[in-house]
Formats: sequence, structure tokens, C-alpha cells
Amino acid sequence: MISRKEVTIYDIAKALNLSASTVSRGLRGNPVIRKDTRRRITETANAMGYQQNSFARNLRNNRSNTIGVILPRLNSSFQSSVVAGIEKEASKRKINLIISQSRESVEKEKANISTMYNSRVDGLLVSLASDTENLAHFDKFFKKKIPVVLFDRVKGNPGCECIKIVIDNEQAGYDAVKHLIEQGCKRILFLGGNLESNVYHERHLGYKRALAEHGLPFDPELTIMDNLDEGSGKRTVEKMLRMKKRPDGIFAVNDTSAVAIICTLKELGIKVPEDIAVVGFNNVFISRVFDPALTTVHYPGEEMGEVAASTLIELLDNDKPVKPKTIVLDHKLIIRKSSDRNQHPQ
Amino acid sequence: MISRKEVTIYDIAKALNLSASTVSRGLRGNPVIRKDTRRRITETANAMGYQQNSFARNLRNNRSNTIGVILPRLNSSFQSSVVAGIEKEASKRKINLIISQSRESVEKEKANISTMYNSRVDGLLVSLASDTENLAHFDKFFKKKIPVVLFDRVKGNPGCECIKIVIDNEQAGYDAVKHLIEQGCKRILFLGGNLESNVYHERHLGYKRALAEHGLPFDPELTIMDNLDEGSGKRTVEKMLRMKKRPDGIFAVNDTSAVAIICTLKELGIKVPEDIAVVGFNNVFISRVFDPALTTVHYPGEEMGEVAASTLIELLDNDKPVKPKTIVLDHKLIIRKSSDRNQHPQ
DNA sequence: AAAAAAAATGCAATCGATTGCAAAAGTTCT
DNA sequence: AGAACTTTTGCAATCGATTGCATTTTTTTT
Repeated sequence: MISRKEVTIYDIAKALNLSASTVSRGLRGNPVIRKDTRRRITETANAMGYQQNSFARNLRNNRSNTIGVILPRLNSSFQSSVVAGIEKEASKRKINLIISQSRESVEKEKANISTMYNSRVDGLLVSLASDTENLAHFDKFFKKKIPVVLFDRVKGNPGCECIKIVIDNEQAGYDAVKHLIEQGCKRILFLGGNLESNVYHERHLGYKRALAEHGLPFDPELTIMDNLDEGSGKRTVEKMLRMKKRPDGIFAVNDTSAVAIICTLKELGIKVPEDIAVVGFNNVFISRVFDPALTTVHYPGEEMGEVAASTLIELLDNDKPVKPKTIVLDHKLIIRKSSDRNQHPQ
Repeated sequence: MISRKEVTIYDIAKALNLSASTVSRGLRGNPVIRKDTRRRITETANAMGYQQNSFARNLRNNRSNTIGVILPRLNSSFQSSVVAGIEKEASKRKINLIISQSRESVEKEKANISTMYNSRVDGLLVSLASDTENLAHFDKFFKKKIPVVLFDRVKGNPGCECIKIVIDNEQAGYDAVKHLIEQGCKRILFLGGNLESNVYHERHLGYKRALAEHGLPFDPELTIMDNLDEGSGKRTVEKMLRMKKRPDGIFAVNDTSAVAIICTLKELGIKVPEDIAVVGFNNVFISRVFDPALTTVHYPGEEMGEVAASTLIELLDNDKPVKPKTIVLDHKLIIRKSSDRNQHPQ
């Protein structure tokens, strides 16, 4: 019983007095095999407990039926919802997912890409690390015409052959800041991550455009960069307190840091939104239940995952050359208490 | 230039006037190959842009260098942190990760297991769906002696050959409820998920033991089951309001639902912790920043992922038969405002 | 019933890397 | 120099599934 050999198509062939080719075709449902034969093959295969050997199949077909996913962090509300969306689509088509995280480091990202390449994934879904400066490390994939789809954190090498899935970060930033201005804010602080990263950079552009369009000056002191984790609240508020003129509004590029900031402000007795109005980004669970509820930009994470995955899968199926394009999903400013100065107490 | 053939060990062999066997051994660092030859092989391989074909290798070795991970949900703070831990360990050893989610359904779990089996993963890391009743669908793995490590949501088939990584859920539940009792709670509500699931079942046992040990009656009406998502707050509170005698304490088995409950209570003007004290579970980010800060049980998610992965990897390396065992990680009750009635206002 | 056409099946090579065993090359010792 | 080892390298089979082409079987047509 122990370690009995695996059942192969040869065993099935022998049992049915057929050839391995016929069995192979039968199992794949090739119509050239007589219906009745096909049925016998399938039945015997099941009866014998046959299990296809994907190594052999992959070797022969030079295809792995696997997609690689690389993203900065798995334990982030937003990013894990993207992965959930990707998984949903992939499992629908019976495609495997190899997942790894770059932990925001290009070096790790490079290593991951190599691993993915070695595992011969059929395609790649990537959200770039924040310190990734160009797509040179993807060259292997481009050269071999293995499709790469970037989402969220993208980078636009001129002539880059990627498809990109994004939202309009500039506009989203603009919307957020315009809203703050409409609430009467005059000195709005921008808390961003690494501005090399397109998402933060573009939101920052939107921030500046909103200021400009409303005749507010752009003060570089009010642009703060941070890693946006839990500790960013304290750090940011400390910087704020050292300013001669204190801000009256804050646009943080993710909900986590926005919430962390408000916590610190509350400890100091600074009122949100009365003293300082705050807007976050992503619309994750916490923004809804936090007190005060956080005004934020809804970012369709799971949908982005689904779109990214199905776009890639379509590429793989059609096997046409990649036509570089950018798919822009909708965002939406959701106004809640943390910035709403016009609300009437119930 | 387009679609030029891949470089194989045969190409390298030809270039160096050696045999493929020597090249293969050289690349693998087999000491039987002369040092100098080894160097020449490696150099030429690099120069020619050789990339190992893992399909062929896997076929020959009948090993995929890949671990399968199955868990209920990817977009959950807690579970994604476990995945992050797993990924960390796996990538350290250059092992690939195939990930899929069961979305809390045994059926999907079964499908995932089949896929994993077909992909010939070397081992499996699984957190069970809440409606999984037994481990029958793992039989293929057990029969082939492919190691399976269960974490968090485990199941203890007698004679099950799995290793399990857990925390002491019974004790954790006990700790949480004992604390509520010490805060003066007399009628404590238990909000759990599917009690078939070990984690919720055991926490419930702990709940009952704490009641018993402190002379409080167990009232079945106070045990509520829910799917624990965002909406569980409203549902639970509604049920609560319909009771003749209202509870004065709540133990919810995850932070999300605890927070959702408090939100609803706040809307109704019910004070936490004065009117009702609340304890959650997991110690995710939100529990720290929520107002009132949530008393909760710290659950080391990332650590659990790391332990699960490294345990499995060790099994793979040693290739010894699996000795079923259970590894219990530490938990810790973290007392915060949501249940602390003795605090002094600062 | 024979010829022609269509359908079903089989042969054998192929995808690359690995490895037991044999053979060759190189060293050491009498 | 030749025997007796050691060290290096090569031969050839193997892991299973796939597929172009050839062959056999069946069906249709005349």
C-alpha cells in the first residue's frame, strides 16, 4: 500500500487496451475521439484514481496555468481586498495564484520577480514597491512577451508594454482637498507616502491643483512624507505642532494614517472637524466605524483585483500581443463627520 | 530575435564541450564536478542567459517546491496578517506559495484542495472553513503522506495526521469573560461564529467555565451566533433589545463584530463600558484606535503564520513521517477602555 | 462489392533535467 | 612501467503528457 506508484495515462491505456495518445486526447475531451471511447476513458481514469501530472503537462506545453502576484504588503486592509478580488477571478478559471510581497522594497521585488520568472508564471499582476524607480527588472518578462498587468501602484515607462489598472488619483486628491476647502479650510496639510510612487505623487498634484484653483498658496512645509503606518499619527501631529501657523485641514492618503492622526489629535483635545478637518483615503472598514466617522475616498479594491485578474486572463487566453492601455476605475468621495462642518447635531 | 528558443543545459554542454549530465551536476553544485569546471559552467550559463526549467525539474524530482495555503478569507485583518507571516518564512527559503480562499464554504474548500493536489504542492497550510465538519477531503493528502499543517481553525479527527497550530481558545475565552465578571458584569452575552468551528466553540467553553466558576447561571438566550461581519453589530443589538433582561457585558469573538456592536450601542445612547462592557478578540489595528479603545485578546497572527510555515518546511526538509502534534501559541488579554470600569478619568 | 472519403486510433519524437552506473582520465604507490 | 586507486565525466534511461503524421477502421458513395 505504501507509496504505490501514481496512475498515469499509460496505465489507463493498458487497462483499456488503447494507446496513451488516445487516452490523452480522450481526457482532454478532444472531439476526434469517439464519444463512447471518451466515456470509457474518463470512467476508467476515475476508477483508477488517475490524477493528471501537471509537471509533465506544463513541460510539454510550456505553460504553467499560474499567475504571479506581487504586492507591497499582504496585511493591509486595502491590498488584501485586492488580492481577494484577484483570487476570486482566478479560481473561477481554475488558474493558480503564486503570491509574494515586496514589503515596499525594490530589492525584494526584484527577487520575487526572479522567482516568479523561474516558476514560469504565465503572467504577472504587480503593485509596485514605493521605492521602485523603473521597470528594468521586468525586462525578462517583456522580452519573452509574458504579459504584465500593473495595478494601483504603477509606473509609466515610456514604451512600457504593460496594462495598468488605476483610479484617477489626481482627481481623487483634488476632490478631497476641494471638499476641505469648501469646509472653510485655509491651511491644508498633505500627508503622503513616498512621492516617487505614482499614487501619492498624483494625489499630491490634485492637492496642489485644488489649492491653486481656489486661490490658496502652496506651502511646502505642509507636505509631509511618512510611511503611513500606525505611528504616522504621532509623528505627523508632532511636526504640525511645531509649525508657526497650525493647519486647519488634513488630507492623508490612507485611512490608517488619517485615523492615527485623529487619535493623536483627540488626545491633545484638538477637535475634529471643528479645529481640524480630516480626510482619508480607501474607505476601509475602520473609516466607517471610527469616531468621528472618517471622510474618505472610496477605492474599489476588490473590484480592482477582479479587473486586473480578468484583464490578464483575457490576454493569456487570446494570446494576442499586449496592447498597452490604462483602465481607470471610478473613485468617489464619501463625506462623513471628520470633515463635515455643516452637519446639524441630531 | 522574436521567440528565440530557451537556453537549456544541452546548449551549455555543447558550448563547453561537456555532457548535459556534467552541466546539470555543475549547476546544482554537486561536489563531484571539478571546481574549475563548475565555475566554467556557471559562468557560461549566466553568459548565455540560462534559466532553469522548473517543469522538467519538478517532473523528474516529483516535487514542486511549492506550498499550498487555504484560508477562509484573504481580506480579513487577522487572516491576512497570518498570510504575511507565512509568506515571510516561505520566501526566506525560496519556496513558492499558492494561495486560495474558501470563503467559509466547505465546497469551495474541497475544490481548492483538489486544485492544490493537482498542482502537486509539497505541503498544505490550512485554516478550515467554518462549516467544515471533518477532514475527509484531505484523504488524498494523508494517503500520499503529503504533510498538512492546520492553523487557527483546526479540527481534530481522531487519528488525524496533521500538525496543528493554535492558541488556547478555551482559556482565552475564560480570561475575557472572567475579566468582564470582575468588572461587575452579571449577564454576559456571547457573540460567536459557527460553533462547529473549534475556535468559537472553545471560546464558548471558556465563557461557560468562567460563568460557572463565578457562580453565574448560563443562559442559552445569551449565546448568539452570527457571521461576524460588519452587519453583525445591528443584528446582535436588535436581539439584545428584545430580551426581557438586558445584558451588561458582551464578549464578541472578533474585533470587527465587537466594534460594530459598540457603534450601534453608541447610536442608541447606550454607554460603553458603563452600561455594557465589551471585549473583542484578535487585537487588530482598529481595536487600538477605536473609541472607546477595545479590550481584546491579543492573537499573534503573523507569528502564527511564521510558525505554521516553518513547521511545515521543516517537515518537508526532514522528510520524516509526520508526528501529529499541537503547537499552542500564547494569547494575552489586553484591557482597554471598552470594559474598564475602574479607570480614573485623566 | 469495390472505391473513396471520413473517422478513430496509434507511433514515436519531444519537452529539459536528473541520476545510477560505466567509462575515462588522472594520481599514487610499488 | 604497471597496478591500484581516485577523481571526473558521459551514456542512456526516466519522469508523463502531448501532438504531427501515419495507419487502421468505419462509413458513405458509386
